[in-house]
Amino acid sequence: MAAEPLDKLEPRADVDRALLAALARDGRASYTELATQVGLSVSAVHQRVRRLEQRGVITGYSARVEAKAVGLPMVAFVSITPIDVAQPDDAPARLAHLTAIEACHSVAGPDSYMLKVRVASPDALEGLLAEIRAAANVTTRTTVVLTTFYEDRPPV
Amino acid sequence: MAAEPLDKLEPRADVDRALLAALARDGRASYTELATQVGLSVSAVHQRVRRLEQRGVITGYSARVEAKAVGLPMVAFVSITPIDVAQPDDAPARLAHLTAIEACHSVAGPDSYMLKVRVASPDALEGLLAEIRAAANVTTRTTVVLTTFYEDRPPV
DNA sequence: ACTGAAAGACGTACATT
DNA sequence: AATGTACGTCTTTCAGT
Repeated sequence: MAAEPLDKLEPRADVDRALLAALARDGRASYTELATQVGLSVSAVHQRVRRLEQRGVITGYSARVEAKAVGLPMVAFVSITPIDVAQPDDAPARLAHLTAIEACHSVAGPDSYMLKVRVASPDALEGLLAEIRAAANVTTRTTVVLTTFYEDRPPV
Repeated sequence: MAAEPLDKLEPRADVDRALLAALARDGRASYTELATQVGLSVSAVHQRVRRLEQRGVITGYSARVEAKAVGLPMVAFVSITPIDVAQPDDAPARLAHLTAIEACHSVAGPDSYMLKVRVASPDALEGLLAEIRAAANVTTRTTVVLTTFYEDRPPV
């Protein structure tokens, strides 16, 4: 599904933005609650949320899980660069099975990709870096996170 | 709330992990669905999820919003370093009002903080960088994201 | 597009084991 | 801790505006 800018397609984008903001804050908010917040009927809200889902503006709902509480207190950013420029560069696919990798972006600049990883300990990070280098034939440059002040603030 | 490792506190952490994984995938899953998946009664599942929430393992629920669809197709990582070492270093608080900043971490290495930002355009990025430098009295080093292969994969 | 109403599904609390 | 029941609320659909 296309997922084009709200402003282009929706005549009353303000209501949709309010719904998105409310659902970003509380993904389990009831339609009754949402209806009260935006001043529409439950049916109207339900219809708009369904449309946001179908258009791919809302791609799903998630529980926010505290990583520390599941034994993954350590975060790092890993910049990677292919060693052999001749080889096909399919690092994202080669790394996808490593569940410690939370995010994978290709980037402009001297490095090819930026990974965000979440591990249990420095030892686990060391092991993960070895796995990354082996799986993708890359060099790594790692920046360890000391404190996370905020993270995943919603885009609305 | 404390939020300590599951393994330490829960005798049947496997069930809780399954619940966390299910709720990370679908934060609106009904207790009936969850009960079927883990093979317990609705009441038992409800009780366990409530406990995960109260212990701070689940910190809330969110709609996943497609940033492109709300007019923010561009992502960048911004490393920042204070200009004046004598001044108090409260950059995270000074930057918190900039909603384009999705995440703010302090990091080890030559830079002090790593920000993840989400903007509408290169122009918007340029403006944001000026705001960041002015608000926090820092220099910036920006890495533009070209493609996001995956992002926000759940830690369970 | 929004409203209101009706039917069934779900969330929640409580008594029981 | 887990279960089953019971009640109130919510989701979902549909006819009407």
